[in-house]
Amino acid sequence: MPVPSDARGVGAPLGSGTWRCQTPCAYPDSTLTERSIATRDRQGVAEEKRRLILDAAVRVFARRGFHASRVGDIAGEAGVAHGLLYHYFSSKDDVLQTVFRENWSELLARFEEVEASREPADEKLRGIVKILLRTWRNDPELVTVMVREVGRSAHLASQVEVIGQAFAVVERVIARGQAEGVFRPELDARLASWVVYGGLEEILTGWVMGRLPDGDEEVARAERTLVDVVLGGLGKTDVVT
Amino acid sequence: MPVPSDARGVGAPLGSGTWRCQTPCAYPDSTLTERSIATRDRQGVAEEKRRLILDAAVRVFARRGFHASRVGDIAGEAGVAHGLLYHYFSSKDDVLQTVFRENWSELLARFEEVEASREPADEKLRGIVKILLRTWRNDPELVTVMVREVGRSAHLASQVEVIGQAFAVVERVIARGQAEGVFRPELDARLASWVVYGGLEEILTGWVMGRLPDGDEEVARAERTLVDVVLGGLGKTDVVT
Amino acid sequence: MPVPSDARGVGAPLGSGTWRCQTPCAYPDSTLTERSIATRDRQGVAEEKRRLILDAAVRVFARRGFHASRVGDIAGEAGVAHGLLYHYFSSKDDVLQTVFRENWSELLARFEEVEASREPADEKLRGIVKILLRTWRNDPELVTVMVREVGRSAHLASQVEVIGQAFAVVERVIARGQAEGVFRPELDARLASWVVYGGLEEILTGWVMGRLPDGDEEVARAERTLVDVVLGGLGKTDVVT
Amino acid sequence: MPVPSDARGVGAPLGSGTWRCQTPCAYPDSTLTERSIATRDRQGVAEEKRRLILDAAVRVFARRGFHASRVGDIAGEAGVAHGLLYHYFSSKDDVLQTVFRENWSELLARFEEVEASREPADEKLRGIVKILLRTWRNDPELVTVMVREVGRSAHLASQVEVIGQAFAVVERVIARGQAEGVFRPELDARLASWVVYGGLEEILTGWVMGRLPDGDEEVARAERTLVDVVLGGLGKTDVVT
DNA sequence: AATGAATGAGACTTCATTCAT
DNA sequence: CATGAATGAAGTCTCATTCAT
Repeated sequence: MPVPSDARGVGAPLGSGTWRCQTPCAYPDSTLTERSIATRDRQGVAEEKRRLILDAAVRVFARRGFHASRVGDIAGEAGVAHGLLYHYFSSKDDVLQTVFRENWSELLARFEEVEASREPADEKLRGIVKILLRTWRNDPELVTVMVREVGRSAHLASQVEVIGQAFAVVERVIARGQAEGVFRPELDARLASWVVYGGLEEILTGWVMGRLPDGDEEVARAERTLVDVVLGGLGKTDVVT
Repeated sequence: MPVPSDARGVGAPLGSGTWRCQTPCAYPDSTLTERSIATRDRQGVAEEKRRLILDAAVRVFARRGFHASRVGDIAGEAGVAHGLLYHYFSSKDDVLQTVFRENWSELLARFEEVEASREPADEKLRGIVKILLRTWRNDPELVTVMVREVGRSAHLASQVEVIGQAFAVVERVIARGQAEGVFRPELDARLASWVVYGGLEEILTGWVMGRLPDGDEEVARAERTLVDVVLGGLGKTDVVT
Repeated sequence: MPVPSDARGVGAPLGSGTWRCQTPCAYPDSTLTERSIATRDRQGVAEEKRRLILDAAVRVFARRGFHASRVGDIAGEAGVAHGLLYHYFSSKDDVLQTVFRENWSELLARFEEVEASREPADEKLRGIVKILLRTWRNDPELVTVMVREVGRSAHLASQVEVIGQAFAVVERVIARGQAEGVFRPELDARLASWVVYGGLEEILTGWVMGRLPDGDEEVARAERTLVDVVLGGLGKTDVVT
Repeated sequence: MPVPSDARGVGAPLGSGTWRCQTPCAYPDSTLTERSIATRDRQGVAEEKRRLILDAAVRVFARRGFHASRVGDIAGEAGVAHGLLYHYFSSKDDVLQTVFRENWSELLARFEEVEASREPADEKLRGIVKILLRTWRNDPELVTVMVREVGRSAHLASQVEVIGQAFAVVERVIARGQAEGVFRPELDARLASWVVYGGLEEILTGWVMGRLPDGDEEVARAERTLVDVVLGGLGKTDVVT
């Protein structure tokens, strides 16, 4: 049985890549010509603080939802004064945006890796499902936010775009599978991709809300069930997993 | 081919039944001892106003989300002063609660009707899907709210209960289908029901967000696709729809 | 000796005219079809509250300057909750704007009255000086704000316009006086009008700042001195430059 | 025609004299016991930085007004970190204070030079007007701040004092002129001096605000007009009031 | 001397809710 | 029933100032 190419590991934690570090500096005009060790260190520390705040924000958003979370909560969770948050982010909204942008980008990259692999379509789909569900195990709060607050921010172009791209990967994988004769050709690939995503999101939400048990055992079973349902339905013949 | 029992019509609009009319306003001083015609009329008018506000709230919530909606928006949409809202509801939260309670109850009742019918399990599932998707055609804004705001309000016991019951119907239908040998027995019925619901919600959300086309044609296709995917996957043999 | 036409009285208090009452209503869509006595009364009361806040704002602005004044100070001075201020005005800025708009308009109207009269040019000038200086006696705090905060809000088109018009009246009066042979023709009318205004403002500022005594006697003397200097100059004989 | 004594030049730029150099920074721990060449240099550099910040502050204050200017703006304009500002000045207020103190002192000194000269009173007045108006040509932003922010800072004792002294010079010149029979004796010298100052300030403000053209030609004309009006009045003949 | 991250008081504004009319 | 003026808690964000490096 072929396994998905998993260079980085399907379940590798999000955020393990390099960070696209925006300088937090408030006065952009300042001309920094020399970059001493101290400067470097300070940048490193600053980047650490930035992450500290971002991580705290994820925890708080996961706990109370974006709207109900106060800037002060985030700062408190991060153990800094709330003013500092505005050193690194322009607004509370910007914090959420950043969480979305950075993490969905990462997820998308992994999806595209899977898509580009030489697996058969059904294995690709399985790979994508694995990535998302296992990410939950690594950082449930992050996934909570990514899943729960998608709706709220429909008006924000950039992140919708990246999520849209994530959907598009699944749609392409399905369409390709139909072309290859692995999937039933009469289905609408676009709609089918939404069904797949919906199943994923629902289970994640169930875990997030504590309405579904989320032990290791359950996560494994969920993966199996979801793939079985989805592939069993899409497969032209009885695809046995 | 058996059709689901559809006395009221699978797509009958929500709210067409009789209302479980709570006294709309517990006006503290008014001593309602006699129930003259006038009183009846007044109650009728009051009930009308209550609906007016509720409907307005649904439109506003659908447009801006619960949190971003102001009481004044709802009142403005209903064409009444915002103070009046507090005659009929105890708070903004109560308005949302009421929307959930009344409409999910209605949906649940229809689901249970389907469950109680003598259809085979797959037809029951199809019936449930139809009910939900077609409700979209009748009142997309209502469904928007019912779907989008479910996550946010996890802390509200009552509505979770009724929604949980809706999930439970699907789970029981699936489990029964397995017992009857119509569905694959090795699947986790609970998780499968979540996948079904997820697919439904995702497509509804796509329509709500305007990211999926939602003409009559598309709704029909969505119904077909969803059922095909779900049943095709669950069916022991190739269930052809 | 001719006296300026003084129908309303050169020193009549500002704000004695009718008010251009903006309805304070926050939800503009509400269709008010019937206008009962109660509604009328409420509007009257509302207008009164509006004035209450506006007057309080003038006092506070005069005392501390616009920038240093907090919305809470204004509300406190008016004896209302600070939230109410936003019922009647859209922002702190709007309050200042309104003070400017309403009162400079009033002053301008009086200036134009004087300009339109049949007095000789020097008497018109004297009339204008009287209006401004005597307004100080009636409402020193108002004049304080009108004079002191002009600079701060240079970027606000409307009020600059109305003040510009006030300057223009003086310029026209001077130019007319030159044409009539009453004033020296070699002077630049525009610049001369600025000198006149400057003298006025400086004395007002002196009073505002408590650096010039401002009793009735002094106001009268200031009026005389200013007019004497402007019309006759300091020089004992015709000093030719 | 006698010309005012103009040893330094009536229009010499402010700040061209020696600086009353307060120790720029009372760095607590640094024990400056020895005064080597290096120390001297360092002091020179420090003084340069001080000026850098001060000049930047003037530009920023002129552009946005004191209250709306942020410390970060000043530092940014000066090209230094905002923390450094607090090495040279104790607060934002102190910066403004310093601008006032140093420059009004300078102006005052020049005024007093003129006062001490042997010119007739009218020439003295003309000399003072020239100094102020021509300073505008040399450093409009500085004059902007000195003129515009005077009112705001009534509570700051020291600078009011120095400005008061500047007023006093004019008053004394006028009074002396009356005693010498050059000026009309019936005028109130105090008030007249305010009128003169007012005319000056208004024209300066007009230039600052861009509401009066401020080319070389216009500055010359303004000088003439102001002196003409003040000394000769608008009236063509001796208008007796 | 110089930096800029960090602080936190305090500003403006919003809006759910109450209540006199 | 109905209105909308009134309240005030609570939220986001700004910015002068401090301080470790």
